[in-house]
Amino acid sequence: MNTQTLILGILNFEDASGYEIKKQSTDGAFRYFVDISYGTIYPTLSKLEAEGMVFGREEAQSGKPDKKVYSITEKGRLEFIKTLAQPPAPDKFKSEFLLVAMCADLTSEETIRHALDKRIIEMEETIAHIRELRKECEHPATQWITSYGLHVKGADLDFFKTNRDSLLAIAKNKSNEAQAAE
Amino acid sequence: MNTQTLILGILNFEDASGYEIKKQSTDGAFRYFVDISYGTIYPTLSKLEAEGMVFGREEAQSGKPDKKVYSITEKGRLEFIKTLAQPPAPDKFKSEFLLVAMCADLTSEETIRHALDKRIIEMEETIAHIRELRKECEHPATQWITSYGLHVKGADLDFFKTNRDSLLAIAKNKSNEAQAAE
DNA sequence: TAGGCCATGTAACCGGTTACATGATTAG
DNA sequence: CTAATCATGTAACCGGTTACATGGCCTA
Repeated sequence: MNTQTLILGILNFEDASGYEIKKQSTDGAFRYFVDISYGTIYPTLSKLEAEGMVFGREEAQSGKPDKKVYSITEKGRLEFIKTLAQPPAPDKFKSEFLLVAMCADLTSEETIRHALDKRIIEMEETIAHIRELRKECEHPATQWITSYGLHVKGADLDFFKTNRDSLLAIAKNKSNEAQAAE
Repeated sequence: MNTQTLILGILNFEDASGYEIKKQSTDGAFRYFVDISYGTIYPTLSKLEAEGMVFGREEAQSGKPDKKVYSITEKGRLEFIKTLAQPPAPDKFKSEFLLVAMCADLTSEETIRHALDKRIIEMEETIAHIRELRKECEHPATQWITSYGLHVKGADLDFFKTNRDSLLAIAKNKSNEAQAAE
């Protein structure tokens, strides 16, 4: 999924400036699909405007810098819908934590405990965030995907809470060997 | 997580040629952490060898091209363990499907049904694959992460099977409008 | 008065992919 | 005879990030 489509997707929900798009993709609902940086957003927005997919208007603000708010055009909306119709690529999932866990017997119990606890906290934060999104937005499709998120992340957290100790035990068995390597 | 660490991680489990590393990262257990291409593997292997992290030996094979099998060195192993001790980055998850689902009301029921069914099939394949991995390998930490995978992916599939129709209904409501846009 | 937020934008860089070159062997 | 699998490697390209430039306002 390229940046263009994502920006079109965000603008399809509401008008936004480059700065607001960044926030949406970092803190908003879209953070589960993307995380794009200013270095991509601004040039893409210009390109999109040149192609007639979006149009921007300067907006003066009191006490804040001016901002350029973009809206999606009918052409852009059609383009976005066309992209949506194409079969989506399989989910991408990458976890450094899982690699550490798979190598639990190479490291110290402490390393694993830190990694484990960090991940549990992150998962709890994610769940809290999804719950926030759910409250804020009554849009049915958004409700559906937040239900999904809550279900899956709940199962995830559940596993970690009940199986924390068994992974710790794997690390513990070789803690002396790992210590010797330091 | 960079390619270097991943290759070190794979070689820590067993010696392998560039070709075999690619297979591990595409079809093996490591596919859930990475997917690296030849264009990265071979240069990285050379670099790693120059740094003394791995060493390769030419191996002649009957009826097949020669291959260069790499092993991790003690220096490489120490380096890998050091990387493991650093707090792992949060999991990365990106789903094109979720974007399509979130925009269900913009597309046709057919588009959503295709996307939904494709994802269910992919999830079933993933679960079957993890079960394979579980059978093949008795390494405790690997057993732990495959248990995790089975738990989470099971919950995922479960949600999709029970909530398939409700997403379909969201798409259906606006199917005529979406058709007009084609 | 320092730091954080608002706000836009560019240039350099980089990690990684795609596509190609090469070639033997085996299975259908 | 064709396609797939085994096997290594490079050059061109590209999508995206990092770091920087710029500057006003508000809060602690």
